[in-house]
Amino acid sequence: MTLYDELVARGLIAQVTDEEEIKELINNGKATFYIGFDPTADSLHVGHFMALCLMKRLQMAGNKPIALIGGGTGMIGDPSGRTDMRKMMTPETIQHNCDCFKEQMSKFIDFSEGKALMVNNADWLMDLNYIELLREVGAHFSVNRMLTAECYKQRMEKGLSFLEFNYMIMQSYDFYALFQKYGCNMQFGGDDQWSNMLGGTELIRRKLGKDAYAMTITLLLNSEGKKMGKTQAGAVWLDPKKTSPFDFYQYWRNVADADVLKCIRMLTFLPLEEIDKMDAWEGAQLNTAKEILAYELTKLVHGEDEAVKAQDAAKALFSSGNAADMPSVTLTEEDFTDGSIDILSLLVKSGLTPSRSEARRAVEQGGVSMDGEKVADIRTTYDADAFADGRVLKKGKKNFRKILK
RNA sequence: GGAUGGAUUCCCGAGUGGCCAAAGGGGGCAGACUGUAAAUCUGUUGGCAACGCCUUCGAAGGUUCGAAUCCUUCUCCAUCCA
Repeated sequence: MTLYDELVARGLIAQVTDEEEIKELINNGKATFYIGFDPTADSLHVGHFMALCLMKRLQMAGNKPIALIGGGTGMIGDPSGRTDMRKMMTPETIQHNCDCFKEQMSKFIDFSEGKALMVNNADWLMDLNYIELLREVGAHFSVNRMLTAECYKQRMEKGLSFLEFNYMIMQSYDFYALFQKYGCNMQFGGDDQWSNMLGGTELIRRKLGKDAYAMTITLLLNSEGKKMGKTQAGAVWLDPKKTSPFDFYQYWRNVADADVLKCIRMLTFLPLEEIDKMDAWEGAQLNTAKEILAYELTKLVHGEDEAVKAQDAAKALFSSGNAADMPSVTLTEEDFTDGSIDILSLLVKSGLTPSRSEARRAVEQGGVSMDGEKVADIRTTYDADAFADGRVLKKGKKNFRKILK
């Protein structure tokens, strides 16, 4: 099976500019392609993960990836897919975020011996001269055309600043710059980037009379049509300090039935034949599929050791309610008054609830247990030495914390 | 630059002098049911040393026994006119 066919079978491809040409390029390792990452946070998250996977897949087939960090475009903010303007970031924050991205990506993509490149568009965008840019690039864009782009259409109602309106031009310029500098002939991106990407291929055609290609990746949506990788607490990060491997594992372990197979297909590197077999699974059997999904992804992001630990911890917790490797909290002397601590403080200290009020509610509603025994009274207290061997505090069905002293 | 309308708790959105920690919905959390799923039902949803106290209705002042509500100034947003 060719690479392109595999991408199609996995449901990764959303739109392409020239299917035949792109097949020819990527199947034979002749593509130098780039994917842009906006440095909006100090860690990559699940939303970027698909792009990373795709880069890896293409790299394995001999194509050359360029990871473009949007140090320059980050100063503007992409209006695609958002209904309000993005908060402006300081140049320092952007720089910090770029550095973090770099570090995380290098764990994923092989940057050795020129097999891949990492560039920052601040390098060329920051030096642009306004008048020159208008003459060189601005002349090639039709405002009428731009306004018909889907990403702007949505913003016509809420308001779109000139600043954000220029995002497409900047992104197009990136492609143009990379094409000239590195012979980058293809751009990948999320499906919401389609119009911005077309801007680039068009600019290259008009300025240089050459062809470049664009392909978008299907956005990973759940069965409710929302972007995956978001939780109440925010994004699911790839940085273990921001989202622990255990939480990362749990996120995938808990995806909806309707989404498991899609996720396995799109995100893991399991052979398609194997995945096709899982297609027949139903009902409770899907739990196995969820375990596979969670394990595979944790392994990809955090390594095999962490994946095994997370899986063992999860299995143990949900069967016996105790496990060797589980999120833990160590109490210090200051946490105790007169040698004991009450259940509400314990819940707050462990991070299971944000406030004592919420802790109180959880207990009153019968949602808290210690070592498997329901805590009935909010005035329950525990002696310091009771935690010598560690005890398991549980809030709700899925929140465990081992309390140590 | 002018006119008008607006800013309420995580989000949407009621409230236009005391009965307001503020209706309703969404979301979240907890319980029941289950498969660590979905759907459904129930409870809950500012904080605290908790029949009370403190902070919160864009910001700062003021009127009043009492202000999310009235007045003044300011900031921001939307629509229309230029």
